[in-house]
Amino acid sequence: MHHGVAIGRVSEMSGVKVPTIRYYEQIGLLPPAPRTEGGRRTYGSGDLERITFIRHSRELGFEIDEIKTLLDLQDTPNRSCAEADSIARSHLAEVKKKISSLTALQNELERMVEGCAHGRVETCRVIESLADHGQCRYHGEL
Amino acid sequence: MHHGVAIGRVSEMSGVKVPTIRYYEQIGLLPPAPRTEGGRRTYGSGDLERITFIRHSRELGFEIDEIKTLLDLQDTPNRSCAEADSIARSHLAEVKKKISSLTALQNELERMVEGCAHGRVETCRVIESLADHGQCRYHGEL
DNA sequence: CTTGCTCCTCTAGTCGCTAGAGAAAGTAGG
DNA sequence: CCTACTTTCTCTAGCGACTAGAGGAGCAAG
Repeated sequence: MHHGVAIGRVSEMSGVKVPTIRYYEQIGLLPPAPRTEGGRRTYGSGDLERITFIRHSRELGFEIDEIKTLLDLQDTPNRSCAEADSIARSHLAEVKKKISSLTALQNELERMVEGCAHGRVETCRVIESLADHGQCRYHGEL
Repeated sequence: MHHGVAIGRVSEMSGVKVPTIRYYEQIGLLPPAPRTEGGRRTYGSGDLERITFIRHSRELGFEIDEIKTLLDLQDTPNRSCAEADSIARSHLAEVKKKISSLTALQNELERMVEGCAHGRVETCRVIESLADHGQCRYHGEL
């Protein structure tokens, strides 16, 4: 009978690297995979789904702890999804903050490189901007 | 005579925490500060400028290695600022990429929370979106 | 049977700090 | 001068989310 696929195959299919999958198992994000006689991990389609879920969540910038909660929710579907909603919402708020912060940063950097006359460092706008916080329009975080 | 101010004072003035300043010295981003008889670090106005430069650069998202290069440039002003310009430019490119990636992410998250009917997890749009990468419009990195 | 690939465990390193322990130095008040 | 308090010192270890490497074993094809 065929029990499942090897870790390398799951890695290919999910796009998550082999050591990362093992790491996820180690920190309890994945259940311990059943092993072959020789001691190798085997995975089924449920595992692939779970790993894909994790990957997608990571790509979207969720932290491991948040993903743990999300996975717990997924495992017990007969519950209100208010928690998942609130996690996503607060994450969205963070993303919005990050975007506005980065946009301000972008403007500042553009000002810097536009002002550079490509001469000596002495008169370089880039260096100057970095040295003098006062003239900077960017005062965000991140 | 007065040699300079203490680390706590510099920390206040620069907005960089005390252990972080010591850390910067440790990794060679700051020169070893001269010490008092009792062995405490003392700083002058040049140091304050340098630390402020570092802080500003970090706020703008430059990495320590980039800041090292930038500081080296600043120390030898009689040189072309092409390098500083190129660092800033490539950093700007990264920031732009990040912004567009995060904007796509924002849209995806908005789709997720808007679709949530606040019912059971079974039918939760948020969980569903995360489980199924196929229906996701977001395929960026970060 | 041998070659070459995948897989195993384990430890240590990455980045940019941050936290804590325990001791010594400096400062203000009595 | 003594005490109490604050600041600073060094040192080690921890964070998150991996990544890299050593050294060894399993396994499939020729």
